[in-house]
Amino acid sequence: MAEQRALTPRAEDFSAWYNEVVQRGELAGYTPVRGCMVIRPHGYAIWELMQKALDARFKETGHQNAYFPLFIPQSFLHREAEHVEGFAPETAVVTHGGGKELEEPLVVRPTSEAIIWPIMADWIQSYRDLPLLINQWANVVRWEMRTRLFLRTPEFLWQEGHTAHASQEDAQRETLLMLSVYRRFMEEWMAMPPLTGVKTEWDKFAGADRTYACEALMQDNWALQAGTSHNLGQNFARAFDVKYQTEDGSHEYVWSTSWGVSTRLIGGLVMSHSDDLGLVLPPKLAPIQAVIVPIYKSDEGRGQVLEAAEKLAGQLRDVVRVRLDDRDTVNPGAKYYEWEGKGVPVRLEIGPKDLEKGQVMAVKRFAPDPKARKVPIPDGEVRSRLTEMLDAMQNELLATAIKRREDNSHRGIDDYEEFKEIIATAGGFVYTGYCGTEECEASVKDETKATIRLMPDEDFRSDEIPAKCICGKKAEYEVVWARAY
RNA sequence: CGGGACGUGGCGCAGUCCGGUAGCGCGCCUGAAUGGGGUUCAGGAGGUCGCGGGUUCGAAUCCCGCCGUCCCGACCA
Repeated sequence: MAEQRALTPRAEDFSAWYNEVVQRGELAGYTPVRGCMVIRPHGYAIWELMQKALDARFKETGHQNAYFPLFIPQSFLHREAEHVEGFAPETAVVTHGGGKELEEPLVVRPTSEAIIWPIMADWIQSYRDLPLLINQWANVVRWEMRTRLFLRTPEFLWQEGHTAHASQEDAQRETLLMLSVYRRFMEEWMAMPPLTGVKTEWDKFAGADRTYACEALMQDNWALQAGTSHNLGQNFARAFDVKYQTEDGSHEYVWSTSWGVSTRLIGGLVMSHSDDLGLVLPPKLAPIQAVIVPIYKSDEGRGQVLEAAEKLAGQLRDVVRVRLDDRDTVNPGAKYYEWEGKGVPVRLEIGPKDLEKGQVMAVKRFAPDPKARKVPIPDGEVRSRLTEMLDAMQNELLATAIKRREDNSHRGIDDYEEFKEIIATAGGFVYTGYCGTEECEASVKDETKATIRLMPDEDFRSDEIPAKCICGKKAEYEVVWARAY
């Protein structure tokens, strides 16, 4: 493992810093397959914690998991016009199997609507079968030119919810419900507070009536689309003939939704909290929440310290995910760097001095006041104090991230020169009035690289919206601009 | 697909201009001392120099062809 001593600082080169944090944290790495990454055990453990939390919420809201095929007959993808137009350019296609050319090429799923709906159509006969609430955990493939670990790779892991409803209203309610599930997960578990809102007509999911999204602001003031929830209307029901019989005996197309988050969230997590020492993880998503580092000077001291460290680990094991680093081949300082690089929220140092005083030294990976990172905890209080510490850190990370988002949000902008200045220098979320035309966004994007991320939901909308768009025309509604990943 | 660069132990690189039989740092292995912020010393293992062809007594180095990767531009969870 070639690890430079110090990471490239964020301020110097954010992209280089990101790559180094991911690799030093042993989250992921490159593989012999162009653009494809390996998610290493530590990174995968984070994904498993994410899955567990999200899956629980999906179940609580009435969804069931299922698994659909990886391969989609090419003709299926073509049934929904906008869908195929949106995804065809980035699909991988299997043309041969068993040494022979296939009669019909198989598309490796870029998303599963085109295989799920023909199948679920058979499950739905009557209004009594609705709503049908299905989720799938799977991998998908979207061919990419330019790749980044977690943020954009040809293959990634995600979940995709697919639901069918008897009415437009039910589908809309579902779309918004799952958007709020995502928002809460990002806030409460990831400490990554997103904006929520609606995508423009031309930026929505291929085949959707409306696309809602969570957009989070990274430390470099670029936006990351972190989750989407789509109201698909009856578009897929028509394309795949998904009908149900109503109470009065007529046949109607179902109303459907789909929604997903991916391993991209891990990239967002990294770019939200990590620092120039490496990864910072919110305690709820940290595979190891506390690491115990024993410190000893000689063989005699060693036995005593290790015994105390093991006892400590035993006391903590049922309340936190704890790891005792008793390697004898690495000295304490090196262990500090290693576990900091992996984002472990709390380090517990235990050495001769601590044994004498009947305490352990606890060091938080992150604190709003850097001077308050290190605190001694008396032996009897470690269990309670440590859990308090982890809770506090979770909250502090969220508060810090919210403050950063708000400090970097610019509202009420209606002057294009000012807009350009903000995008070119400060960055962040820029709220403006908007005329509503695609041409306007295209020309702004051309000139500034900024795009409309969404039309903000009520929770984020400004009290006063400028009367005119940055192009000078009358504003129809408010939008949020940013440079985006 | 257009523009630029690169391919040499696990990782990062030097050597290529000017041919002479491969080197450095990190990591890895062994041993000893060390141990409260990346410890030191000693010893050691590890390379078809991207692939194929050519020139030459001799090629990592020169020539031709191919493959691959990375960076910059049009698309993107």
